[in-house]
Amino acid sequence: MREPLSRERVLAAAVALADAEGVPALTMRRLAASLGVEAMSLYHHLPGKDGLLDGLVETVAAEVVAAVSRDGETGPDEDWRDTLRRWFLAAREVMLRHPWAPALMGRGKAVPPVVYAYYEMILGTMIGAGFSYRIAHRALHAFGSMPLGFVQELFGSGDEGGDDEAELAAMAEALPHMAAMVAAELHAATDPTLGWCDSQVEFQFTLDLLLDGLERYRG
Amino acid sequence: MREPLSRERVLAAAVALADAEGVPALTMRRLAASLGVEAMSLYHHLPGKDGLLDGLVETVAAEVVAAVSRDGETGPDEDWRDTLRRWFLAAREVMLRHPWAPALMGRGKAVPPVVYAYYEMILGTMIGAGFSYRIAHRALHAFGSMPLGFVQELFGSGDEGGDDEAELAAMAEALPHMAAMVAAELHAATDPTLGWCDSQVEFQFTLDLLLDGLERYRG
DNA sequence: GAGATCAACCTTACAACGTAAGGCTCCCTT
DNA sequence: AAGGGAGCCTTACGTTGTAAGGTTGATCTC
Repeated sequence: MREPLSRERVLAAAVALADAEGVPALTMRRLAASLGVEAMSLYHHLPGKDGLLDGLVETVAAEVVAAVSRDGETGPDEDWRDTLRRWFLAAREVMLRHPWAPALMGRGKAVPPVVYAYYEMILGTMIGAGFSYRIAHRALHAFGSMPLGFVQELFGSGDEGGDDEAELAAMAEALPHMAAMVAAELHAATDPTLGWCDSQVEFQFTLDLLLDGLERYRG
Repeated sequence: MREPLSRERVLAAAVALADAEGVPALTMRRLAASLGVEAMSLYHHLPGKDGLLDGLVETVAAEVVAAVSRDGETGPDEDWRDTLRRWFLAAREVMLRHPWAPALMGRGKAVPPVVYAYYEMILGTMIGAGFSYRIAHRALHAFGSMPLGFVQELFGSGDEGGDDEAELAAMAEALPHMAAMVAAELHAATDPTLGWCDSQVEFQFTLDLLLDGLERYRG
């Protein structure tokens, strides 16, 4: 006498499972079990595993767009950079809750329709600020994944403990600049928010670098 | 009486197989068959499937670093931007030959040692040009995957033919700026070199945006 | 109200995957 | 000559996604 499944319920459970135990744990059987159901029952609501992952991407993208929309439209006299920065930072807060999402979004599938609407907002802001379509287009590419709140972290934190002294000594010899940089910063271990060393300040630095760089192409 | 396997031979065959048929076709059995051998024999030279993928990443990274090194060191009076641009563009040529590599590099594993040496080169160039370690560090993050020759393309080309007219008409209504941009550019279909719309000019535009933006922090 | 229909869910089964365990066959060493 | 190990193979197991078809209960039709 339980209430029936639905695409939405399945996707919500999948997001919860991925948040809790990671994407590798997201198998059809495990997901079904978390819904008190057998694996094959999911196929009445989703086209298969790949469609499930597509649905996850769509769900997270929708969450991002919802957060951005909630964050507010472009103010009439607001600098276009402030608008985009607000949006991208709002998006980032969502992505920090779903660290597995970036990997799923880079699978080379189609753009979810919500994202189109989001790009339209960005484009509208830039065109409204006086950019040409050509530059706005290039800006979209230059932003890459920042509109969705993350930057691609290529490599994870590999070591995570070991012979720190011997290792750093060897590193200082072969890679003097790297060693000096690590010594000068040493923040890599303090706030690894979204993967390797991707802290809020680095995100904002890159963001402002792009926004301020684009400003020169305006008008 | 065939010559024995080796880690290098296996990895070379794996790269060839991935180039030819894509990463999903890269199974242990298929890879072994392409070497005239049984699947389990590979385990004498590699620790397992995951180690194989790590080896692939390492191989491609090494190829990138070799291409960059071949491209030339920093000239004595050369602008730091020109040096990095040369390197990143040389890296890009390598990555265009292995379109599957970016996805493998984003799996959150450790940085291959060759990449450390490469980062050291970049860092040396920037420090030599007068940057602080702090800014150079942020620059490395801002570059993201550009040192390795690619930008993260989140979504692939989804449509690929269909009802172009009806689709564009509907798009023009709901997404006027997007439609206008597509109409103004219409190059998305002409040169999809590395995924969705990532042409050489967009890569260079983003690159110069970052390099010129960083220039202001120098000295 | 009886019979048909259909969606939702389950059961069974299969091919393909990664890989653990152990066997065979040489060649090299002592 | 005897031992041993490197290199490759055989077999087998658990897990995965999913095709095929069965069961059940609610809804609709006559």
